[in-house]
Amino acid sequence: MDAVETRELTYFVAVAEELHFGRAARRLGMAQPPLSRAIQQLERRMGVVLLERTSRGVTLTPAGLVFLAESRKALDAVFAAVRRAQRAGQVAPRLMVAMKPDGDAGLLERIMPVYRRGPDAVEVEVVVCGIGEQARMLRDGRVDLAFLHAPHDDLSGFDTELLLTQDHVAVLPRHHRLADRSALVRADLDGEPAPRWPGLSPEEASGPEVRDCGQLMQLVALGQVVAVVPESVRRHARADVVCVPVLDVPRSSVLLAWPERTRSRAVAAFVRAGTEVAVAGPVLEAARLPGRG
Amino acid sequence: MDAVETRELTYFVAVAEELHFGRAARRLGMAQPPLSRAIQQLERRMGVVLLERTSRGVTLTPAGLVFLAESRKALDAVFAAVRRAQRAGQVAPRLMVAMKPDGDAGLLERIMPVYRRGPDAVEVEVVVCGIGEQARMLRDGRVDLAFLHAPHDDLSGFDTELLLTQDHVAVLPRHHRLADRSALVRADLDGEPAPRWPGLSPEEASGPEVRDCGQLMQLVALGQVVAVVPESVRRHARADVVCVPVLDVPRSSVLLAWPERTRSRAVAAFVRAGTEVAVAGPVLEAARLPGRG
DNA sequence: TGCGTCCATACCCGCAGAGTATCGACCGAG
DNA sequence: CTCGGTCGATACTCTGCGGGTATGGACGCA
Repeated sequence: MDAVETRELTYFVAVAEELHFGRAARRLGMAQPPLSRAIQQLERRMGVVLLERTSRGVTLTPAGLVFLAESRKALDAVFAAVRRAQRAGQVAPRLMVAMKPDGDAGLLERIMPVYRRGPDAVEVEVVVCGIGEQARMLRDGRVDLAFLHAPHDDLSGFDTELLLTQDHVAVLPRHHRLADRSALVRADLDGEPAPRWPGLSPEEASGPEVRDCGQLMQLVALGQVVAVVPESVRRHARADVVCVPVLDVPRSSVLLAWPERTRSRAVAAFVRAGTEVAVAGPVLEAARLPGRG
Repeated sequence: MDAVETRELTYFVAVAEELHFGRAARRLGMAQPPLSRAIQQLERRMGVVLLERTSRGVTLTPAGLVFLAESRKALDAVFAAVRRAQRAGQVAPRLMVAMKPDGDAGLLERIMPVYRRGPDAVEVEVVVCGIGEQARMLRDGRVDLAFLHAPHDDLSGFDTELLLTQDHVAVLPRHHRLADRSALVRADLDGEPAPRWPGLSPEEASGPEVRDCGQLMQLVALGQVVAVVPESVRRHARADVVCVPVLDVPRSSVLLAWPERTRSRAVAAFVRAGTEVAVAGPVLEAARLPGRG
């Protein structure tokens, strides 16, 4: 049983995601027959049936489901290998840091000067990516470091350092019926229009789509939406909105994450700067990292 | 920049490990010229110089060093994808568990009946592998679960559950000069012939090679060797050897490890059985998992 | 200077991967 | 029940790439 090629993994992932050979082939920029044959051959060599073909489409077998998840991981690892080597080969390697908009809770501007003072500092490039995209970028090697969020992000495969843990507040229009309460619980906000954050599963898709804090504040001020956000977002509050603590939302954490077994001095220095800022944090206290349960 | 194939990664790893195109080609079962071309092409497509060729051999550039480590990870991930899918496709999937000889500290025979009693139990196959091989087998998908050892093994990429933490004892011939001491420190054993464990870096290669506890006890009894081992090895002590605590050896832990994000009920059930046995352990106490620092 | 080592280049070949055309199974409409 | 539409599989062809052999060119050493 000789090796499976990444090309084959790519093919399989396409078919498994589309559940349709024709569409998958189109997505891959190839014709359908060679794709069918490639998958058949893959199954034959692996000795496992990955797909159940009916004449009306395709479904995944249990083994296929496992193979889909594992193939994605493997492809990420391959791309990561290439990207990391490419970046290591640059004459002036940069430290790439991923974060979603406002995902650093305002810490980055305090971390940067501390980091730059250190001896291992290199040029830092901040990649502001879509919500929930940070982990992916870390996994496939496009960035060295990311601001992630517990308990939202999947931290597996990463080493992490907790920067801060925070409570949540509701952002309300100044004249909202709840605006002068000193605290709320989630139930108080039942029926209020909640924003949809792109990338997040559209659980409570009652309101308009929101991409960053500025936009959010705008919409809140207009009475279009009411949002529950980490208290660090208070920094963006305008005069025409108010923030009221919400007591029964689990606290969330901001943490720095990087691939396990990383040996880069630049990454280590940045993390050190991050922790220095975190413990020195005047407003928000640091706490111990939650377990991985 | 289209995808890098696993074949290319295999080629590169071979060359990077051999630091010699000819030998690498022989190892890969191919001729040298196509290998040279393949690596050249890889470098051209990646836009990175991975190898420094002198007419007297090959050295790795910094980017090449990064790419070697990342390529190994990626290849492991690809093999893991195949193996896990193959095992998921079997009619009667087995739970594969890796351990080195005596690596379970005697826990396995107590875990098995507890596990089998549970509803999610499947057939268990124990793979007794070389020392230090367990983590590799877990990473490349040949096993679902492994007994690993802190602080010896690299736990990154795994979830773990601590089973027990133990002190160490010196195993001495019955009539050894130190045999009637109630405790020792490492310095007491300076100059004594220590066994070489295959797979471990041959740090103190003064003595003969030893593969398992039976062999060790034999050699100790013959006065060929003196060993410092975890106290669980006492189980194998014969009448003609004695075990004396060594006080200044850091305690070591036995833990169960499995790939992160595993969702297998069989794995979960085995881990649960493991922890039940661990907390019930009559002789050896459980302790909290040490940090990953 | 001549020889041995080692990687690169030149050139050739066969097969695997990709394309086109078509088949066969299934489903739903009428 | 038949016909058309939808899908995946099969048959056949061809081209490009991965791999082979022979050889060149750079370097170190005696």
